[in-house]
Amino acid sequence: MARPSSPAAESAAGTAAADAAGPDRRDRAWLQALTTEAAALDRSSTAERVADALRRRVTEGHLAPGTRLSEEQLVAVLQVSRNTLREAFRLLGHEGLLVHRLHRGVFVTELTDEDLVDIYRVRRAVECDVVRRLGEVLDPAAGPEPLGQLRADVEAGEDAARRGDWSAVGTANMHFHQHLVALAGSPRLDGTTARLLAELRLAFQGAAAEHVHGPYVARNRALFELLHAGRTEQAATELEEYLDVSLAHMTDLRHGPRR
Amino acid sequence: MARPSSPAAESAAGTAAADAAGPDRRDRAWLQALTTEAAALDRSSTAERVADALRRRVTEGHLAPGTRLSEEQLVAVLQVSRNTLREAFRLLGHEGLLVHRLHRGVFVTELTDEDLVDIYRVRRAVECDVVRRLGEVLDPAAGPEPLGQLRADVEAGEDAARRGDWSAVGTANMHFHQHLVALAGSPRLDGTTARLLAELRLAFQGAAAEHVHGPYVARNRALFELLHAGRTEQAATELEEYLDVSLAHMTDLRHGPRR
DNA sequence: CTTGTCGGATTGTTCAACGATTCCATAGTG
DNA sequence: CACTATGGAATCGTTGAACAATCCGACAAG
Repeated sequence: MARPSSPAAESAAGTAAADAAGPDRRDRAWLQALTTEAAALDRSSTAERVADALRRRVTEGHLAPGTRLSEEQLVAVLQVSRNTLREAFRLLGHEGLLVHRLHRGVFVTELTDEDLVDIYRVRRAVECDVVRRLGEVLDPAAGPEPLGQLRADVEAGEDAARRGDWSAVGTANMHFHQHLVALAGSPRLDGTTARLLAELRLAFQGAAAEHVHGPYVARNRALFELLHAGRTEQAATELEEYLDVSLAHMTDLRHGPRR
Repeated sequence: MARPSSPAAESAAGTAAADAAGPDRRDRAWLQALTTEAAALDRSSTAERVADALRRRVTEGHLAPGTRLSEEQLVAVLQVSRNTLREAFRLLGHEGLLVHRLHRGVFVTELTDEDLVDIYRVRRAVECDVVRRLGEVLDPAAGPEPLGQLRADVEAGEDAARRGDWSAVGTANMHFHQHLVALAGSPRLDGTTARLLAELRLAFQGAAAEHVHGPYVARNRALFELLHAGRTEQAATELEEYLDVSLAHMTDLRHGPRR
């Protein structure tokens, strides 16, 4: 998630090289695939690994929102220097998971109700726009079925729901929306949605995963079917209602059904 | 943009409750002014000040895209430690102005054509959505004329154009779009547009400011008038064409009118 | 002309230290 | 009893230096 670059580039390039004629075509495909992977190779950098570790702890709920992350303590545990730890803090801070108060330290972000509204405000703008403009980019050639990833996410969610694994339902749901936006092919939109969904995970903590994620496997399926049928405008309005309902649901879960 | 959280809520509320009736008006005004300035004061943090300085140099074109920023050199010039300089680098890197290549150093970002398309892709999604949903938040009360800031930006652009100060036209143009998005009252949308516009400044470098910014003072005026008349839907379509034209204009300026 | 190797230069990371700031508790005052 | 202020403890911000890892250019060999 740190690199919003689109995955699945390799498989697409592979099939493209297979049916292409001429050695030049294949060379270009290979190079294309290599360059996309090159960025992922040198991604090490201790700070990013530390950030990954902390991100997992936060998004999986091991660190409650509001808790302070002591530099001294984490330096001792993670076996890294204070500077690199601070670098990791910066990374997560710009992702919205950690908030940095001057001379006070870093804390796990506490989402206010306004934040929740704001997040869904942006999601609605981004995701609905992506869906509405899908026709401009999706129809031609229909290459390797761009919706395949979405279908996989929907089915993964349904499987997990049957198994009662509501945590897996949640991640499948996240992947569904991430991949939905990825259809636009915009690195910046990918990045913003990745940040939004990461922040949203903070709000999921402390509530029963079944109630948080359960109701949306059916809606994901419905949305996917609309997209697959090419009814983008209808899908967009469905998605708008989807997100509004989801926001209302979230605020209810926080304050109790009535306030 | 860096700190979406709003402090000052507590102190303001506290004093307001303390002396409910008395010399309340003046006290509240003083405290309000102080608290707003307080946030700006302790926002210092050497790294952020260094970042501000570098940001100015980049956005004003003193550093051409692609140039490498030597740590050693900048440490000597800016009189700060290498670690704090690197922290400033990270800040600007996350804003998209600087790109950080492992073991190679930081460089002023070079925008590709795809980047330019992507930036306008997101701008169109965000700004048009803001305009379309303006009716939901603008009409009631109409408080302190929310469009006042926009009008000021439009007039500032027109004045600067009359003076031939095309650089000022450019900043007025930026402010116009920034304040347009600000009407939505969404901190996250504000942040993303701030980043987008900062990246866009990179693309403006190296072209005559008159051709880059000149054609848009009239369009800003037209857009403002539509908004002021409450014709949001018409304003949205106008804005769509506005942005499409602007993108085409930018790519033309880069490659010459024909390719 | 391409390929392999070497050395200088720059970056990545760590460490220890000092000044600055915040927080908390205690004591003093009305 | 409530309120302010004064102190100390803890933590953060910043610095400077040091070493290891990596990149870059030049040079030599095939």
